Amino acid sequence: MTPRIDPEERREEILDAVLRCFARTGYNGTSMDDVVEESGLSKGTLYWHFKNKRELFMAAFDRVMNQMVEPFMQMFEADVPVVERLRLFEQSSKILVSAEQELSTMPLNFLLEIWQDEEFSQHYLDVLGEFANSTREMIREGIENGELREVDVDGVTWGIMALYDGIFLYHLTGFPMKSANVFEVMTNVLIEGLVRRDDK
Amino acid sequence: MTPRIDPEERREEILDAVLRCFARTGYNGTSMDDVVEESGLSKGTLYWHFKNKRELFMAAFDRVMNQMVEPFMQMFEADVPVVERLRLFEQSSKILVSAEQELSTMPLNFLLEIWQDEEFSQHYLDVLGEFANSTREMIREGIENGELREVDVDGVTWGIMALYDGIFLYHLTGFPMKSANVFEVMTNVLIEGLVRRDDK
Amino acid sequence: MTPRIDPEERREEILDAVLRCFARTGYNGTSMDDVVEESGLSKGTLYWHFKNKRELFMAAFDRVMNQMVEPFMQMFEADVPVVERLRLFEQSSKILVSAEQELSTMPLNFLLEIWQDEEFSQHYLDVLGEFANSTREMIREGIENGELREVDVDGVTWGIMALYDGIFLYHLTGFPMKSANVFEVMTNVLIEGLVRRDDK
Amino acid sequence: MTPRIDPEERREEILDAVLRCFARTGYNGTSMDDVVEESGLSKGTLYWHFKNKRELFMAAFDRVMNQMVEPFMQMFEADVPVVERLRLFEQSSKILVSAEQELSTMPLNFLLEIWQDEEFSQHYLDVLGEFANSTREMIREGIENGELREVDVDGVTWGIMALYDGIFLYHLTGFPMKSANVFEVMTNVLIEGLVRRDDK
DNA sequence: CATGAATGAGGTTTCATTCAT
DNA sequence: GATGAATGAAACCTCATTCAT
Repeated sequence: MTPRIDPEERREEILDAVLRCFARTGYNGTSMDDVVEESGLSKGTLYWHFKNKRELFMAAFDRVMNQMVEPFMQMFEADVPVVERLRLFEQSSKILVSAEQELSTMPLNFLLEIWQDEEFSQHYLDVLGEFANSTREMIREGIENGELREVDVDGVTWGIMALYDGIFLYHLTGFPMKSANVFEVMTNVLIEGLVRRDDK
Repeated sequence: MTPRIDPEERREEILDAVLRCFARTGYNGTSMDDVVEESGLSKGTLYWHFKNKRELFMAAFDRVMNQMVEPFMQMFEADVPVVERLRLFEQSSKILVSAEQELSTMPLNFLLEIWQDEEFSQHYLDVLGEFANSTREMIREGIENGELREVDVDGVTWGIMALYDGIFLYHLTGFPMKSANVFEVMTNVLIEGLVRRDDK
Repeated sequence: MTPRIDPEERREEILDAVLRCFARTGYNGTSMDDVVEESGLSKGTLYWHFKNKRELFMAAFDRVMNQMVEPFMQMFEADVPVVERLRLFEQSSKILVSAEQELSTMPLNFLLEIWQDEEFSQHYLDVLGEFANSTREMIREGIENGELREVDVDGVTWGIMALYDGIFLYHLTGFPMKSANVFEVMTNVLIEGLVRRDDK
Repeated sequence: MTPRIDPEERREEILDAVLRCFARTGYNGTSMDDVVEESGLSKGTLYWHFKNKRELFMAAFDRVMNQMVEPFMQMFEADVPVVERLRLFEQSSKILVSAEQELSTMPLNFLLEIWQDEEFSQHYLDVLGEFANSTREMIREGIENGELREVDVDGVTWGIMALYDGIFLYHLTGFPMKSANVFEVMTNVLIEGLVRRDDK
């Protein structure tokens, strides 16, 4: 038998294996047997720690999502002008792109493979919704203190998120582009397109 | 049994059914039996007209993709200033969003469900690559004739595409936003962020 | 491939195999793989003809049940005094006992293995209910024409059925008794216990 | 963790849980995990007290069987005419029917769920065999002292048992009949069918 | 005595694909 | 061209049993 270890540790061990599998072949492309092989554990053990395949992958998703969202969340609380905070988006995004494959590949891949799954979809919306709230607040603040033009707050909020997620998606798809560069250039365009211009 | 009809017509009939299935349940969620039921044809017939499931869905994808890309392609050739052409992006995008569900749901959904499929992935890259070329040319033209700032052409090119695809993705995901509004606002931000400012 | 045969014939072929398996090891003791082996067909074929294991066994049950109930049903319509008809129970029962193993083993075995299955249970109740109706009618007729004592019709009806099913059950359980003899003796006791006695 | 308690007490505790599980879902429908949950004990504890699932359920069966057989056994020893003793069958049977669900559901259900189990089958036969012996003795006595007709002793013995078990089975199956009434009526029919009539 | 994580064989079901008719 | 029965590998999941702690 495998030597007994802390259940929580075992869970993490399993999630590690899941992430590796998923990065390689995605949700539908990964069988529980694949996870068995990758983890070196038995099928029964997987099902002892997780109810079923979906729960397993949702747990993996959560872990990655939290890791990825964190730098952005910190950014929202930086005590600098809104424009500077926007510029931090660039850095946070670059982190994602440079992060280890298995981490970065997960989230969108995940989102889209489970496209049809109602419950999962809702869960994802919740996470992103929170993110949207923070962004919205930041934009509003920027407008109020005169840093930004008087744009439609909600439109810009979702637009910014879509922009960065879009670039990230393209990155993951393997398009022949320099991802870090695209993040940089577009962050600049975004800021230029949002700042208030006194001369007008 | 079934009266013989023109093979080309039969193919279209099948693709129609495939698209309906796909819009409902995606690639992995659609079995060949589902297509059989939806089309009212037999399994053998499907396999007579298409080599296998992948070919079948790739054909369906191509048909939709062409339909969706067309308005954008026309836009590239409009005989108006670059800035105006950029503004046309907004309109073309809105068409997508308002199009019939089954058409609009396809492409990203598709792309991501077959994520792992080497051959398909390449195919998709080719289509998008062509699109990128047109965009790149347009940006270059804008810079050369002084309409736009001197930005990194390649970065902006992929950035623009990522932005619109990103919004489209969010739209499909069902985020609680006014998609048409987001397209409009972000097109504006994009242009404001790209145009040359004489006063500088 | 197996040469193509009539679907109806194939269904019967499968049911034959199922009955053989079931007679040997019961419902829970029979795996679909067992049926595969016994039938010489593939698993896919089983599932092509029957939705799932339960449907498969329910179909098998129906076939046997009909075969077994038939002689009794004919008996109900015999144009002889009620007492004579009751005596025919004995003969019909003996047929069951002497019938080929696979036929006779089925029904109770069936009933009891699927004990918990709501839908199946109802189905069985329906079949037996019909049987009860015929019995009840017969008893009533016997009382009215003075052949039988004035007993509680419903109680006797279910009692008779329980008696014969009970003996049949004991037979199947393999108790060390001469089943045919028990049927004979008890039929006699039953009739003696039911007939009207003028001298009273 | 759990305070040590008397092993015998612990066994009873487990059997109680088993019986509750069994009454709900039967042998095959009850997993050891179900028993774990129902008992509030651990898997290891169950296996410490019982060799395996079969032993566990056999022990539960024995306990119930003894409880159920007891009133009948007492009846055999009643110091009254055989006909009166037969009439006591009715009362004993009614007890079964009115007993708590979990107790009454067991025996036949049990018998038939483990139908295929050689060892268990034998065990059951032994218990019933003993019962048969007592019945046989009673019938023989009745014939000898002139209370009963000269019937085939063995046939009647098994017939009586089959009758009561049959009614009990029907009761458990949930047939739409008044069980107590059926017991009453059939006991009467049985006695009427067995008693010697001087007028002959 | 007690625990509960670990095991892995075996269960049911799905589904892309083939091919005799 | 068209049909649909047949195939069988592979998917997800269950569960009786073991054993280190």
